Amino acid sequence: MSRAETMEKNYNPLASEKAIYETWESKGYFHEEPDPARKPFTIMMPPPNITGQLHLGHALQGAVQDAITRYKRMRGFCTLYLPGTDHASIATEVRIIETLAKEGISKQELGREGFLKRAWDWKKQYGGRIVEQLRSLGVSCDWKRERFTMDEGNNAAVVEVFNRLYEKGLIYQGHRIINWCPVCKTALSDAEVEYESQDGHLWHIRYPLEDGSGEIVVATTRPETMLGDTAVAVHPDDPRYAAMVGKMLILPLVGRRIPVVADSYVEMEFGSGAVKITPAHDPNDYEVGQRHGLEQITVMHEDGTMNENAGAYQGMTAQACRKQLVEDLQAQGFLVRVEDYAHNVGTCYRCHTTVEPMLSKQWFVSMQSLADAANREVRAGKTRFIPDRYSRVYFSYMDNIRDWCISRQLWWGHRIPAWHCQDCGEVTVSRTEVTACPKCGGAVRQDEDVLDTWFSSALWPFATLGWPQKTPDLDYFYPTSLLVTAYDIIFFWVARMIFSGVEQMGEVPFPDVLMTGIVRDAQGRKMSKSLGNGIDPLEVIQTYGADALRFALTMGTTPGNDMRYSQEKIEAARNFSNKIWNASRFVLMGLGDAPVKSIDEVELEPIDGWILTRLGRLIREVTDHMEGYELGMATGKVYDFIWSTFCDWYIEWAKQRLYSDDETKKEAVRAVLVHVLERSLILMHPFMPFVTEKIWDYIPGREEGSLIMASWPEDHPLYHRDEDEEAITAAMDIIRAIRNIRAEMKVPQGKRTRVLILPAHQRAAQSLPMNASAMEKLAYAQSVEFITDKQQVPKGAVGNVCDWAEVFLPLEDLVDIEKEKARLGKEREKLSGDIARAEAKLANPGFTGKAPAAVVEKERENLALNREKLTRLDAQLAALEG
RNA sequence: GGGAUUAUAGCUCAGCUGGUUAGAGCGCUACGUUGACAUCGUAGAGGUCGAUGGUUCGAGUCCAUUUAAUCCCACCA
Repeated sequence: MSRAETMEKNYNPLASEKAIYETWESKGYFHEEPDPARKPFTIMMPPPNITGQLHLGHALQGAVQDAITRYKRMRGFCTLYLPGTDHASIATEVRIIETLAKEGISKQELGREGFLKRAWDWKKQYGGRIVEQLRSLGVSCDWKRERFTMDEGNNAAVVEVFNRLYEKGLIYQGHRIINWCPVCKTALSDAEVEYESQDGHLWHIRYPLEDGSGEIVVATTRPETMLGDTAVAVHPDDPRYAAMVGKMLILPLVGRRIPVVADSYVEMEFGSGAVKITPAHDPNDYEVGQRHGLEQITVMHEDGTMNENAGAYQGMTAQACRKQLVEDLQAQGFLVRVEDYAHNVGTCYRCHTTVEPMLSKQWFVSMQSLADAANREVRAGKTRFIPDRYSRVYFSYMDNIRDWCISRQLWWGHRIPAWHCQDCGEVTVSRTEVTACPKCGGAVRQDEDVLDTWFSSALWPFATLGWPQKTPDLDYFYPTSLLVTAYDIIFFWVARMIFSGVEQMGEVPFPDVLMTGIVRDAQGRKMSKSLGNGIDPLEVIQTYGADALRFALTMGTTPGNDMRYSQEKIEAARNFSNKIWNASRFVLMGLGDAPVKSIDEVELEPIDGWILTRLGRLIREVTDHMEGYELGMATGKVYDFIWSTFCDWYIEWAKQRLYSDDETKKEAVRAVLVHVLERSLILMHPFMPFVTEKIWDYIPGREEGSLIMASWPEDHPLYHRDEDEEAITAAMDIIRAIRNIRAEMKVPQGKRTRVLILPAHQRAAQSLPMNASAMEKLAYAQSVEFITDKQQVPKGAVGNVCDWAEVFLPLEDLVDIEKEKARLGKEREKLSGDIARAEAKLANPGFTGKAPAAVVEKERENLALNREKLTRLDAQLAALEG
């Protein structure tokens, strides 16, 4: 019994995947050392957060990255697919605080040290979990080089970059309006604020002039900020207020004297045309305040409660303050009216609390020069976005870049390498621990804040290779070859990696950025916890296998476009993996004991030439698509070849020879079957690594090697020699013939009938009879007989014509003659329509003169064929009449 | 306000640099236990490619306008 006999009837992914993955890994196939003899191919895995579990987005990206990595590996590149995880500063800290809250502990109670201990425990637990989940996907990444954004090497890189930027004056501390999350109690960068439309109100408030000569009505969506007002601004050209500019107003409830200033920032058309100015709590007001030298009065604490500057409202939350303040305004007659107003409110991207713009001292990266340098490289084509439209997203961000607020009032993250002198206030930024103030020798303490989590992510492409050390890895694998990531992360990550790479390494970190879309549910909705429509990739893998999941996520997709995940897709993918399995099982079970010969050593038949030609074409197409990262096209082509060409036609055809007693024929067909199967498996391997590897193991002579390390097939001239052309054409004639006969069989397939064939020309008369038995089988005929004269056709036989012959089926009483006539008539109508269209086209001098010769020639040939066909069809119709 | 994407068979989507009767999967109809597979096979019905206008010998495929949906950015208090 051959080993193939032991293959189960249906492929069972669960039983194989884990063991296959362990074999790959233990044999070291995922690991490469720098090899000067070969070209490197490097992909850095976007490190998943240690807060999460694997979701379909990871699965999609893993499938894409791994498919490309496996392809490149088989093409002979020295591949590195480097995995890792991200500490995800704020996201993780939020989650840990939540967990602590359940235990009734606060972050402060635990203290910094205790908190960090909890965080590292968390990292160990959840970081480990997501790594295991990635493994189950089958990604061939180099776990020996696995990294973490807060491991020793990355810490060193972060400190180095911070110091370098500081030394160049590109990192500074500034007192600025920043986005403050009152729940996370930290500053956020602009990119970390998400705007959402909220229904609110517009309060119109009366501000009287000090001299009693009148008043100005201002409108606000945040009345509580009026406690920090230090001016009212109007447009310089606004005639309504021209006389008031320079005068003083009395701030209601507070009694502070504030000036009326003129500033072109104000839109005359909006509201009353007058704006209250709160420099400490609004970015625009801050700008106005700067221009007019206004005082900045902060009225809120960092936790969102009102501070001592809020007078009577001190201690209240912002919401409570707003309510009380509006009541007071109302009572004292300052409130003119309230209207409903929908406006956009900034929220924290982690906890979705409304952020408060606040004046605060934070660390910033000065972006302009960094962005300029990066943009020069990208504009010069050093980095290409796929699809190209995403370069616009990149540029729209980078061309309007603002300084990056990098300090976070959190504990989990890279602590800012700056020390403050407690005596003289000197700030020392250093690569090493500072113990005393270098200026006055006073005691120092390290800055309490940590860095934006994206600060370290930005260094990922080179920090993971050992930078700032000059390592062989860095030298060989940098710049990386490709970045695969989702389009929603361009600002956070892609742009920052690019400018960091350009600044620190002197070149862009990757030439290509392949954007993936978002995986949505079957209804096209985003998957989210609140909707409960998330799909757990692990459950899918448990049920259908990782191959099916990966295939479902790549088949028929386009780079950068969103896709929907559905039950139907995963089932179709699973069915396909089973199809491959069974096709292979069939091929392998039919091999016998003799060693399989190479296709060069056997006698090929026309149909062999046909399948080998198709295979050659497939290899070229798939290779092209892989090179262009068109994975959806590549999978589609392989799918179609394996199922519709190889299985449906070649294997069915092969059975004739396989079951014959002719050993020469048997060894020929076995050679071709194995040849095509092996190459199909290789082409499929990047997308369905497990099932293909599993099958590979059953192929005689392949037991020792692993498919993952096989060479990508080259197209071979043998597959399309000129002398094969005739044979291939003949094979295609036969296929067309069989299709015709099948279509003709309107009767139940069980009732077999004779098939009479009258070849239309010499070529057909020669090639067709050779394959009579295959035709008989494939056309479900009782027999296939060749005739030389129409006289031999029995009366009442129905017929059909195709390019190469006329086919007659003596069905007599089995078919309704009238229906048959109608069908042929319909066919005739269509045919004459085609002929008329072609004639008109060829009569058009514009077409014959301007179109490429090949196109015109093809049109002519077709017309000739169709005319001939029409003649024969007419004859058949006439016969039916008689 | 700016920018982008999508609109192709009942559903989900392909269709690259324009070239004959526009493809696939699922679903649907009819038939089929043919010595790999019912997670299967055979045949079939079903779109003229959102709308309008243009470029071209020729457009789903390029241009303009337009309609609808979605997304991103900015943000006027």
